Amino acid sequence: MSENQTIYAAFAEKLDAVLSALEMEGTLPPETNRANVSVEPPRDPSHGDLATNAAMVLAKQAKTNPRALAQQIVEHLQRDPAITSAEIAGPGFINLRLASQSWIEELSAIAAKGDDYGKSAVGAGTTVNIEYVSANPTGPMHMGHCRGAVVGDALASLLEHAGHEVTREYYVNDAGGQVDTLARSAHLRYREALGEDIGAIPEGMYPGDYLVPVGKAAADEFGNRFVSEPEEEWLPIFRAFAVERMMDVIRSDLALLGIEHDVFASEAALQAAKKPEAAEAWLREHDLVYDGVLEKPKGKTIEDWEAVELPLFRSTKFGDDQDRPIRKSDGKWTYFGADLAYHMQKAEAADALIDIWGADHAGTVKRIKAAVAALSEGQGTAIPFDVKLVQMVQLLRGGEPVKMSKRSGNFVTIADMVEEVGKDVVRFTMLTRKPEAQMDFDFAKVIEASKDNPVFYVQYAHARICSILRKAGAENLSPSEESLYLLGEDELTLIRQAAQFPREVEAAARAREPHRIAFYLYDLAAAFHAFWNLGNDNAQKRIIVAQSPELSGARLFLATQIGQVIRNGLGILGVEAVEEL
RNA sequence: GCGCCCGUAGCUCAGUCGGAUAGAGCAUCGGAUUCCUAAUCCGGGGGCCACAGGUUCGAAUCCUGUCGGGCGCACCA
Repeated sequence: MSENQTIYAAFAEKLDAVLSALEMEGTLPPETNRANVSVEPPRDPSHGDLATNAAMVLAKQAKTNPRALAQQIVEHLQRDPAITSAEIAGPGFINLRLASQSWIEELSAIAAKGDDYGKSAVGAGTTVNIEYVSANPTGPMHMGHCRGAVVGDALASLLEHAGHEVTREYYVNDAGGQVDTLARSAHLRYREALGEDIGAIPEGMYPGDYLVPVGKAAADEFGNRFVSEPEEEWLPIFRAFAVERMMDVIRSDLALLGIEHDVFASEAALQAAKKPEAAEAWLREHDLVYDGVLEKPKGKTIEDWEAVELPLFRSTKFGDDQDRPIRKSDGKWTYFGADLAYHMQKAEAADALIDIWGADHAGTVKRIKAAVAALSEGQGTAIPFDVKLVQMVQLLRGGEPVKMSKRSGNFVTIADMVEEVGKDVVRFTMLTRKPEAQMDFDFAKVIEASKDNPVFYVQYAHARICSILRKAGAENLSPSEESLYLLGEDELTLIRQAAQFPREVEAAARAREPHRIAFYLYDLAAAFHAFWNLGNDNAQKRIIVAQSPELSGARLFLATQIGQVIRNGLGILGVEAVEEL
């Protein structure tokens, strides 16, 4: 086995060699198409350690029936001493059993690789930029941002484990009209901090208390310099000041979830650098932007709608319903106009881009994908670009929907959430379902049932392992690689489960689905708990067996490696591997 | 009206590039603790994989249509 190879890949190579041999013999035609051949652990463990569909997939090409071809393959495979049995089953599956030595070696491999076990090189040499969260800098983070934040962060770690170089990026929307509102709201709080009675917060301003400290900070910074100045004097200053403060709040909210971005990209800076102008010029040159009139929107009535000529991007050429404006009628950039330039900026430093968006932005996916495709292909390098939509989380408390409105200042913040249930529970809960399905998050249930939360189940397995190692230490026993041959079928079952970890990481990374790791860890923890409980019925099956330091050493070594795999997996998810519960 | 996502056990959800008898947790019923952490384990009951066609050696999985739920359809962000 080579350095970074999984046990499954190793046997896939052996099978490949057999198929090549059969081509040489003429049983198979030369250059058979093996694209659909797989080597996988069968779902039902009684079928063996590995199964391949090779005979069924290739029978047609070989102009024979699957079971006959399987027989040929089996004869070759049986010559391998690492394969103790090769059987044909059902319509032509080949089930393999591996010598226990193969599994024992895998256990040693876990120990040798340690924290690197599960890492892979499939993504080596590719830089991936993943943009996630990107919440508007107008207030603290609320629960609506949480799922995308956690999924994006776990995906970033997952891709790192697969060998990619990853940039975690946050796009700060500090150029739009909502920042004016923020600045005015902050100015109001500033006057309040200087002793003015501001009364009720007027309609159209952000009423949240989180702006009170911003007002105080502004009072400390500026004194009464901007109290009675005209708005145009202070607005730009308050914009920058308030955004800076809000980003501090957001960064500390993200830190509560264990999230840290590498790059915070400012929309205002992008515009100051004239990036959108450059993109527009290029698009006009290639007839992808033209001046035209928007159609009246369908399915929604707008009272003051009127036809205006605007610069439009030809997104209909790429399957969108409508061409999309890149500038507003006042000449300023639309969100989309700036966003396409922003994606070009990201593409300059990465080989692939991923955006994590909330499902409420699904309608804008086509246009941005179209723009990135047009710009990156046009400029010579097609950049793979994936937008992952994270579906809405319905927040409940005891079955009743929790109303959230940023405008009224009434929303559940991430800080509240983490304080109530803890970072690990929030992260694991968000990661134990696929992101494209909607989910309910019921505070009452999560808190009440926190002891049944799967995250504790996994952490408990890790804590138990730590506990047994502490206990062993007290009895002068320690994990030992010397006598692993003493391990039997119960232990091998556990090793087989652990050995799937690298495969799971690769598959999850390829599919860009971090939730698979969470489910895998649950299964691994279940296998360990089951193994542990064997000792309840039969003292000979405990990890520490008083009469045999050798067997104890081997089992402690096994437990240590299971702990290692759980730790590595939880590391991808950003969940703590606690040593005690 | 159009676009995107979802529909699997009473509930919450997994299900590998299409693979063998569709799996977990919760709930329910029955068991396991003088003994390494019972926040654990073992077992029972519970299924028209929304529905109807199609593709093929084989479909929960792929394609088409229907029904149901969510999100979106502004020069907002």
